[in-house]
Amino acid sequence: MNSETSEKTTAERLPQVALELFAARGYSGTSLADIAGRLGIRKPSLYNYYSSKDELFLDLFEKSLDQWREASRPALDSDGTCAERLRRHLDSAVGFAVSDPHTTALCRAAVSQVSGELAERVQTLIDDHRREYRERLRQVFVEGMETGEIARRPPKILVLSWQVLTDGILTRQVFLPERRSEFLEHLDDLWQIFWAGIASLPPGATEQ
Amino acid sequence: MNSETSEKTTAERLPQVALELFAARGYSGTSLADIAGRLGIRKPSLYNYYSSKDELFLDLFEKSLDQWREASRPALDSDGTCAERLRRHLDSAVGFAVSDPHTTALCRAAVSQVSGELAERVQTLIDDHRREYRERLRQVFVEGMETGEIARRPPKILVLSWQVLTDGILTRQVFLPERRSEFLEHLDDLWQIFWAGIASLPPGATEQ
DNA sequence: CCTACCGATCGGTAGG
DNA sequence: CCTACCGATCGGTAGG
Repeated sequence: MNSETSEKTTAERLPQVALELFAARGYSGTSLADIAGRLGIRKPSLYNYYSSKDELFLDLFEKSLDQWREASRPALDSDGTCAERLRRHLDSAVGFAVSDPHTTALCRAAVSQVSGELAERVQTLIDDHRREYRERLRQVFVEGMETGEIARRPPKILVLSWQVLTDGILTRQVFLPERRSEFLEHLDDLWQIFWAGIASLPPGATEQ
Repeated sequence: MNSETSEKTTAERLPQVALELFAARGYSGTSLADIAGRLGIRKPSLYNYYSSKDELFLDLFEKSLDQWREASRPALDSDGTCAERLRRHLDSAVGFAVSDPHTTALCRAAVSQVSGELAERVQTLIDDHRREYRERLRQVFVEGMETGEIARRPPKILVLSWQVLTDGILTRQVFLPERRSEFLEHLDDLWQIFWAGIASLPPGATEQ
């Protein structure tokens, strides 16, 4: 047992190294030789850990979705008002994207850069993930409307607007990583604008 | 002269075909043989039109940025209130992304999938484009604050919130093209929420 | 616009 | 975890 040493095994480094490369250069832009090179081993040795490039990528993507869920979901299930829960959820989502940019970038690569059978398997994972997330969001908004915290609107609209907000923030995180501090600094302003829009009555509605 | 026939020349079809492939499969995911195959010619014949894969991609990207600018910019320069101009701008931006999804997707691929010298040249084009766009947006918001149409806030925040809104919408357009109708249908709802948030007073401000 | 071809690299296998 | 190797494909060139 050499668990008392601080050195990581190749098995531990492989997913981390591969994640970084896929995130930075995309699926086709990353070769198995690149990955092996960074690990200090030869390409064929990778097949002791994964049976193909596709399996490696898919495993990383699956883990990425799980990490995303674990990082951002608890805030939605927490106690407090609808606003408090959504605000915490936004914090954890952006915090995760900032602290783990490779994982976020890999998810982007997965939905836009793969094709063939791999694309179908990726799509299945995404569809499940999105369905679950959309449903949970919907519940939170419905609760907010029932307690009178936010104006009554079709839940679909509220969910859509939330997804636009977070997609917009995370997209800029991925594409403009050098502006990371800008977001942490101005996240509360963005939230205030969004929440004021959400809480306000839609044009056709009548005040109670 | 055969301009009376409806058949397009290879020179005309090449950029269109290459754009579609780069948009769908990404930079590394698209080979010159793929492009030539779709055109019904052999790979080396492409070099009669472009000197390299990078030049082809960069030319398409430059054209895409120009088209984007031409499609969305006039609304910002048009007459009317700040709200009217921004609303028209949103319409033209989303309209362009819907009618020309390949162009939008190519811009995404350009910022996330290329490396080396090509990446530097892409970055220069993007930086110029963004600087110009950000400055124009800022002007529009400042005008809106001066006429009292929107609450006073640092212009930086307003520009950022706008970019988050449009990035969020366009990202979903690119990644979920099958939901295109959802956006055209609910665009006005998203606008109403955003505008209510923008027009409302920030928490610390005092009513005049 | 073509054929013929280049060296380099791709994902992956055989066999140890 | 390695060497040696596979057929296929990559971007690109020579020469017409």
